Amino acid sequence: MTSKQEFIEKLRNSSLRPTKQRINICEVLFNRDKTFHFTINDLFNLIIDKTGEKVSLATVYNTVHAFHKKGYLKEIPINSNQTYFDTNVTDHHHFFDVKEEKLIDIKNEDVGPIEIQKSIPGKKIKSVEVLVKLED
Amino acid sequence: MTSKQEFIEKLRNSSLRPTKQRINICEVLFNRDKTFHFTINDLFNLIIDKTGEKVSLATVYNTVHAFHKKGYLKEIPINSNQTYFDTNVTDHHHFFDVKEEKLIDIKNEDVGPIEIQKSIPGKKIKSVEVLVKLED
DNA sequence: ATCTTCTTTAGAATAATTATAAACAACGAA
DNA sequence: TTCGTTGTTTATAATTATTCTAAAGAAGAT
Ligand SMILES: [Mn+2]
Ligand SMILES: [Mn+2]
Ligand SMILES: [Zn+2]
Ligand SMILES: [Zn+2]
Repeated sequence: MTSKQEFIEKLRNSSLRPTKQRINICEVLFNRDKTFHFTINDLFNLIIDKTGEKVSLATVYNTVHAFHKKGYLKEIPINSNQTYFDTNVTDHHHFFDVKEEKLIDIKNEDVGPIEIQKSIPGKKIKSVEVLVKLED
Repeated sequence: MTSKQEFIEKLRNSSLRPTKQRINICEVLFNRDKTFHFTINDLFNLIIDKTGEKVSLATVYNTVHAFHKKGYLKEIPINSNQTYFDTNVTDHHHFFDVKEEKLIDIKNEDVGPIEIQKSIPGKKIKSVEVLVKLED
């Protein structure tokens, strides 16, 4: 059980005032055991389901982007009509079940070090992510 | 120099009749030495530039999707407001220069075998792709 | 309590993609 | 070739995720 104080801290660190709406967003995002992969729309519906309170879609978008910018959320690179985010901000990789449209974590140690034997002058590596598409 | 007959063959294989518009699309897509990474909008503008003839956006979308379905084009998984495609349909990976919004190929042998030490029951691996984000 | 600054929200705007349906072109049989 | 059929192009509308706007409301400081 994550405490409300932690949510307030996360919000403050993201330069956001701790409002009722934003705390509700945090409840759904961070009060969990396992990693959470979601689209904005998933999140929006879950907030209503879990907290019983309404939040505007704009607030969800704004808050998610602030958390993403601060590093409390990760954006997962897949082609979909909606953007996927992840509460697991550690270095890791993903399965994407194409049929179910669902993401599954792959721990870094389950892939092993990835050595990129090529470099681009003047550029440095920001991230290395593996996406494994799954089919039946 | 790729021949027009090859374009016609590609179109037929994709269950498309070889029309003037589609041949023009093929000219821009396949008449090249190096791999070509593009968005639909890139392609649309290049067709007008290179062939001097107009094509409707809908035709570009439809033709690209048919080629993609047939396997003549690859879709590159990155989060962008536009979808990126690739004429290199071999197994390979990418740098993505975030600032320039440009994709660069990484040959398979420049990454080495990627061993996924995890599996999902009832699912098999369809593809494994590495995306390396670059910054200055 | 009051003032200032930030926030929420409904609704409008934007932009990529997809759908529609009428005019048009490719094809194959006669 | 001509004709009939089937597939195609295109302008335009529809859809949909995301962002913007501006007015009303809440938080924080003094
Ligand atoms: Mn973002
Ligand atoms: Mn596609
Ligand atoms: Zn994850
Ligand atoms: Zn490529």
